[in-house]
Amino acid sequence: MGRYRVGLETRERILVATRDLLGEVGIEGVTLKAITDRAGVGAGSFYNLFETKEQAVLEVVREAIAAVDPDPSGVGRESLADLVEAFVRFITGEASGIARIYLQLAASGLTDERMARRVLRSHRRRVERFRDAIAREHPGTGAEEAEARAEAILAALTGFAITWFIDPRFDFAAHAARLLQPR
Amino acid sequence: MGRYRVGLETRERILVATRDLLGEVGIEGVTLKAITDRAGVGAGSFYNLFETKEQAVLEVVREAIAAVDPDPSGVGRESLADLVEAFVRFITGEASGIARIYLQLAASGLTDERMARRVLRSHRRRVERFRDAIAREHPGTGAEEAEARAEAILAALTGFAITWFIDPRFDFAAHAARLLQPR
DNA sequence: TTCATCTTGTAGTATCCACTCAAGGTAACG
DNA sequence: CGTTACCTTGAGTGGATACTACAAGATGAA
Repeated sequence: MGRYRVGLETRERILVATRDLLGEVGIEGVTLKAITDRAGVGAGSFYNLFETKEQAVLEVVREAIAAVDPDPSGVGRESLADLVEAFVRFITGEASGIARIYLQLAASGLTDERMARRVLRSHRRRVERFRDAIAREHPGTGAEEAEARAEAILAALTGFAITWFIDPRFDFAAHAARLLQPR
Repeated sequence: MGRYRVGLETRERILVATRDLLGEVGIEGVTLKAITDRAGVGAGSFYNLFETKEQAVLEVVREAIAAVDPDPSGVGRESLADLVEAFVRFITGEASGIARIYLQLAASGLTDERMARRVLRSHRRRVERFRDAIAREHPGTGAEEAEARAEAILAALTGFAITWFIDPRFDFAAHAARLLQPR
């Protein structure tokens, strides 16, 4: 089915509206009316461009999962501190709406098998990057030990992120920085 | 409002039905009709005994958490290991279906103000218990230091729980145990 | 300009949901 | 037994939801 230019533009507006709403009201809270109101289109337009509401939501969610991966340009050289800092920036920076979507999904949304696999894959990739950074900085560390530390740091960062979203007074950066110091 | 014995029995049947359903179909699948059908009561009975559906769900979750509490009476002798173990039991034990619901509810605090306040309050209480246990075991630790460690351990446990739900092969108990050892 | 094709808004439809209400039934107690 | 409270039923209410039908308008290739 060929698309006119106006159609593709409308599609983009709908996706932007969906992304914003997902961050604000959560996956459960997103209704068709909310999307179409915010995008400034009628329901007919929406269904001309998407099969179902779920299709639009999944398209945004896929983006969110991909966005969690830190900038790939540093692979192989980045330090653990770089990775932690990138995570903090991702959560507290401009993309925090996307981050919120990802956390919701990871913590609760995974009834969908394919999405669960996608999230797991991205988690694995992240653990590997953290693990490699640890191994580079502490060459004596065993591979298993490095991976376990990577899992622990990522888990703590995830937990901190949730706390920060729920309690804006929580000093996310400071707690994250502590993860880098020995006890 | 006094309750008759039959009323309290019906209340118990409703809670059992709710607990089973939460484990089987998740929070989305739990409808009032599903609960009342399974409990074998009419909607009117339900609302004679509970204010809202949410109340019944929250009561089930609260019960599940209380069931693993290492120090239900609040004596204050629980160790950090006890607390960590209780968390692990809650997540991986029989009530793991309910634990999933608990995580979902916590995640809904990311977008729902009312739920955020609720989650924050219980988070605070838990941090205090972890902090006090740490302070008892390491009397030299400063209050701030102990609280920061408590936050970190809880955040890591939460993160591990999420990982475990996404990846059943993840060894939650082993990773949790590592949190108790110095690096 | 023509016209097939796409786009748009609106006014639905069907379905589901939490929750209410009123009236009759039952428990507790003196 | 009589009285007061609580319990139970289930049809019904109001509101929200995703999605559709359709007529009218816009687009763009020839």
